[in-house]
Amino acid sequence: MPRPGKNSYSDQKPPYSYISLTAMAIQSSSEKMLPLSDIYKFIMDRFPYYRENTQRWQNSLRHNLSFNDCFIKIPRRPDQPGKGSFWALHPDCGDMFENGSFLRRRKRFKLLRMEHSPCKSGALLHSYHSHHQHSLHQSNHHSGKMGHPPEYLGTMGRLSHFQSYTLSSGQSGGFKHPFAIESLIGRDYKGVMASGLPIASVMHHLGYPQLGGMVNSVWPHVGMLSEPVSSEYPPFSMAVKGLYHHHPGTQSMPAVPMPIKPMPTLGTVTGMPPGVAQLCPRMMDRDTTALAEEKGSSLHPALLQS
DNA sequence: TCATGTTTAGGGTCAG
DNA sequence: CTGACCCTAAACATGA
Repeated sequence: MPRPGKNSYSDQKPPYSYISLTAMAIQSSSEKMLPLSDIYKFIMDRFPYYRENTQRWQNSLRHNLSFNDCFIKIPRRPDQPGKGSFWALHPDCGDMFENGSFLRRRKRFKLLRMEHSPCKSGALLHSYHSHHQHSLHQSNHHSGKMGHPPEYLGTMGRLSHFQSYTLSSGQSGGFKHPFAIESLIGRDYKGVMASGLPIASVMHHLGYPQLGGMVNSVWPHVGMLSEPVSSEYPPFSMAVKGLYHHHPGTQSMPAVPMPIKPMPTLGTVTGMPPGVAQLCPRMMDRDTTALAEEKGSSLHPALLQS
């Protein structure tokens, strides 16, 4: 077994999922958002394993970006050249990797869509997103045709004007968030988050119209991520930079406040409207805090390069 | 054309 | 055993 600092982490597959790797990449950026190509680059720079079979893992990674609600797509401003959008982390998925653990998640971060359509229930939508991989393929519930989103997702894709987003921690029912934003802005942004706040901030920074007072809310997610992994891949941790922190001149990207890591204490999440914090999913049950403290919070060597 | 993005599909692992 | 999570492959659409 290779040891850290001695030609380790070379060609062995890192223990991180693509979601983790993507989250690392995004968090490592000063703006907390990256275009797809930069996510690729981050991963390849730090994990030699991923310098091979690029088509395979990049396809998987794209799949994860699209499929997982914890990633949100942020459109480029018209004056920003380049292909594709920026990808950021959903602000409410900060505890997806509780205590900074970038290993397997316990729960998937997902947003519930409460259908207004009388013929399609929110429960179905929940089922679709929770179980689509497991034979919930009552084909009459979706188009079944590749490349064409199911009807209930609306003609514009994942987010239609007729849907409200709710946070889900896996329980049935869900919570219709008062700040569901799509009805306010009528834009087709995937993952317009349940709170609506960060995307509003993003849009503000991107030069889109401000959405009332929502953009002024504060998301005090600041903390350290640390992860006890293995001797092979020691803890990855990263200081989460302050929010609303602009780094002029670094890149042509806008300053975007992307709260990443919530407080480790249950129920103290945040600056969210009352009631929302309680609905925030605790993504992991395992208490890794003690372990993390025990092992310290050194950076993953691969990530020290930046 | 290629990069990007979405969706479906199926198999594996792990925890409850 | 079941459900949640993860990985991979692939079809397809779209835009630069």
